[in-house]
Amino acid sequence: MNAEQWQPPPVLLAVDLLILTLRDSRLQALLVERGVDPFIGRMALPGGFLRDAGEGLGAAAERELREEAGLDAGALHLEQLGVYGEPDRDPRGRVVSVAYLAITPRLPDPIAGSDAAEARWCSVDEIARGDIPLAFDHADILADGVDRARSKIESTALATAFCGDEFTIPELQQVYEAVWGAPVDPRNFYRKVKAAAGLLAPADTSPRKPETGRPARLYRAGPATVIHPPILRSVALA
Amino acid sequence: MNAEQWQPPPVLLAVDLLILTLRDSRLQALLVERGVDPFIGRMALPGGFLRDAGEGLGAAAERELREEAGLDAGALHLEQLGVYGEPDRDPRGRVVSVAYLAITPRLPDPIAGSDAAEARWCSVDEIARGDIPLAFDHADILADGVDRARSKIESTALATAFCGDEFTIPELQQVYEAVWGAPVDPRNFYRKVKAAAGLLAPADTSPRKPETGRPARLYRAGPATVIHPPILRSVALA
DNA sequence: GGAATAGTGTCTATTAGACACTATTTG
DNA sequence: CAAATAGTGTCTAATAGACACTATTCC
Repeated sequence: MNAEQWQPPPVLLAVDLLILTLRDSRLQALLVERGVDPFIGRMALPGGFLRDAGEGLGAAAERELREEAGLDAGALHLEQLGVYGEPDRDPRGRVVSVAYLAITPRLPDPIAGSDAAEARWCSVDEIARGDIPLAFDHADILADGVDRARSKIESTALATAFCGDEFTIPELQQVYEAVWGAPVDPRNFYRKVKAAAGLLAPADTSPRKPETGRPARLYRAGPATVIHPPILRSVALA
Repeated sequence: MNAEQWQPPPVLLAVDLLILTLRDSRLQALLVERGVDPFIGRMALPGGFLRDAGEGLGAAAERELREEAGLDAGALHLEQLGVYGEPDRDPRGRVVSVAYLAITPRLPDPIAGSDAAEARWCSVDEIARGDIPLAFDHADILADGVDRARSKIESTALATAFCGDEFTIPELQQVYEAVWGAPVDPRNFYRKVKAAAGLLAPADTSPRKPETGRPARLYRAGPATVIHPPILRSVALA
């Protein structure tokens, strides 16, 4: 700010994606195996550098989502999580990463159109436990993103982003149980979701037939983004 | 990701600060008048470019806090708000800004050691109303930051960051009223803050004497960062 | 005592959690 | 019918908001 000809240092900007979904009733994240040098062979969040100086951050996130996971950004929830830019996080030099959180419904197993050497879904608990070490500071990003999801489903319609277009109340309950990692009473859950104004809208399709038991009514996401009253966890946060 | 010699485009990284405080029982933000070319003469959030490639983002925020506002980062609350990096936000080229939210207690009026041409406190409501146009996308940053503060004081001890080292319950109530922009019943507020475990700790100093009325007991911030049960706004969000 | 602000108690409508019960499907 | 899952109702303890009251200071 003082020298006449001083120029700010340029940095490289990356975008990393924490893509969460529900599989086998567990919260899982998409990881790719790194095929190039820093942390080669390690699992990491999908992501990459900004393509060119004219690309917007959100646009870059959508592009990576398409390239690395074969997912269409228009169909899923995508929000910025934060910036991770400590000077020593990348051995190649000064790389600042903008992390995005994406939520997607259950998908067919093979990830189509994937750029990366190998992409697979991993349980968030296993990663948090340290069973699957991640490259860079991606474990921090994952922890922050899971925290964000855990708290946002209390007061927003975020949980519906884990479900398909049409879903049942027990399915939605599974989302809450998987994200919170705690059981939920179905009777009280019922009352709460129906009390939350604008969370649910009736679907026009007729219920799917299960193998056994009474078929559940189908709903679709309602118009609300924030819900009131909120659906609070019974147990206090750890 | 395909061409052998492709290099990611470098970008310039800026750090912008939304510094909030309470003055005249109103929520106010520190603004500086821009002395250089893009948006010259307009009010903007204090901030600047990363000094060198080895400077951490948090460190840059602390440095700007010191240089532009004369504030010591150790003494106040500082958290990352988000990244603002649309390609067209700065006419000079590709500048990505990391926004930080800082909360500080009431300060003596003249901002010491300020780098900027002119720094002054402005009411957040006036800015939001558009009475004071801001440079770049700083109005967005301000709106996001105020939203963040409004919701975080419900479930964290953030409100105490607006108070001095020792404060009274009525002072803390003023913080809630100013941040929410809505009156709060003092009797119920009392009950709530005292029920919130770890929010308050008794101060050892004796109460200050007001000009009139009974002196209020002094407290200091307790050990809790998240508070339970939360102190919720009565009225629903707009 | 009167004015002003701090702090406590109480009453009531609402809510959250626990859990019994009824409903609808398949076999 | 039994088994399985969906959905409703009810009881009770805790809570939130409204507001009356008591306490402590200065004049």
